[in-house]
Amino acid sequence: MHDLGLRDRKKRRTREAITEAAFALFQRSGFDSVAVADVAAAAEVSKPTLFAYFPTKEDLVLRRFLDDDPGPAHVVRGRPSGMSALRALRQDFLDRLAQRDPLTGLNDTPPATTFHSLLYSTPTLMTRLTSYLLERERDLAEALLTSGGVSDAFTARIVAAEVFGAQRILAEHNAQDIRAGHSADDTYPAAVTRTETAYDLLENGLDTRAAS
Amino acid sequence: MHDLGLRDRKKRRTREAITEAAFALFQRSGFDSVAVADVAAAAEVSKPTLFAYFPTKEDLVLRRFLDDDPGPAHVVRGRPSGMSALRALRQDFLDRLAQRDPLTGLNDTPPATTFHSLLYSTPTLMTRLTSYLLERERDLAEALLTSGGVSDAFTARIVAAEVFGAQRILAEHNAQDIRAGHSADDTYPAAVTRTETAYDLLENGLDTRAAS
DNA sequence: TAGTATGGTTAACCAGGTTAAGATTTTCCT
DNA sequence: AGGAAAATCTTAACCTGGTTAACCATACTA
Repeated sequence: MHDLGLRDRKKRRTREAITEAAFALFQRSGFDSVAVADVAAAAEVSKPTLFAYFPTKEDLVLRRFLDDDPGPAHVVRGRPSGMSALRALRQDFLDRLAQRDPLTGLNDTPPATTFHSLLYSTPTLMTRLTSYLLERERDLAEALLTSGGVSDAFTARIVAAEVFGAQRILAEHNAQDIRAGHSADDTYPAAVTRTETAYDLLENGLDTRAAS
Repeated sequence: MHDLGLRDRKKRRTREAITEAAFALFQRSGFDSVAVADVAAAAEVSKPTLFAYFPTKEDLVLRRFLDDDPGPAHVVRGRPSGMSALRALRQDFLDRLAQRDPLTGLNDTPPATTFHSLLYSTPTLMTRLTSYLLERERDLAEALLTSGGVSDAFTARIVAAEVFGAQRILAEHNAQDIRAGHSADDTYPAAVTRTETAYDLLENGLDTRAAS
């Protein structure tokens, strides 16, 4: 009758203990200054157990926010008929801004802020995040192709790369505003404007000027 | 009178010995199966010396091809007056295709082919390459801003991200064709077409279709 | 030719990550 | 309820990428 057995409940608790210990330590001393052995000790777990839950040190930080993100491929596949893929992605990003999704950068509450400050101050975290995004970019390309958003595989890959490029810059810009001290509510209008600008550029063309 | 002293000549020889040893070993056994200690031994150099020349194991492979690449920022700054930044970048990529620049993926001669097969079969190499590209993307954004290609910093970052996104997909596609057994000369026309397509999408807009 | 900087070597170390063996605990079946 | 089977955890040792310190050798410079 129980949804989760005792075993799975324990696993969930251990996992949470590890991420909590990790975030606490990383926030205090910085990502690089904390050894995974310290995290394991703080979570009262052995080192191999920690690595059974999280494949790398970086995942201690990233998985917490990436795990429950369905990703843009899901958005494209689930878009209402009659809507273009690019429109659906734009709308999805705007929705996530409104919801203060940490992955848009526009979130000023503690777990997300430490996430971002760790992220943008630790190259290896940025790097690992980028790997994840590249995976999802491939998923998006496939979704574009199979759900009829685009004519051929090459165009699908290009479009997917452009969308991820834009979202990356948008998120970075938002997070930067938050880290500069602005509240999420105050930045929201500007964030929306930037999103519209970015997607307008994608839809209508970049149009750079001539040299002086 | 001598351009390089004996000391510098020795340094150049040591550096070359290291990269050559690295490429030979990596090509035979794969990047991950070879320890840097093996490379050092094969190059008849100690491990700390190796790391004095190359900051990481990945750089043993990447620096060889990245070192002499001026990067897109240079292209934008040096473009003829009257030409848009995007046009200059498109033309530069086409020029590099014609020259069979390994960084375009369109090169089927031994040092470049092993470079690509290592790259696309070794996630950590891809990852490190991406870090390099992100640096240059920032440079490009700055060049776009200061050389008047674009109106504001935000747009500059977006455009830079889009350009790098496109070039990454183009290079990957070309390298894939080469690895599939096609010669560079045979693939060249298709590579040109893809380049034009990609830059047309950037200039004129992506225009994805509605859902079915 | 003497002194100094530079680049090299050895040896030891650190941190991330893995592996094998054995102990412990939940589950599940009868 | 009892006990075999399966899953999880621990310990201890190991591997590899990368760094540090102390010391040696060689090229440059006065």
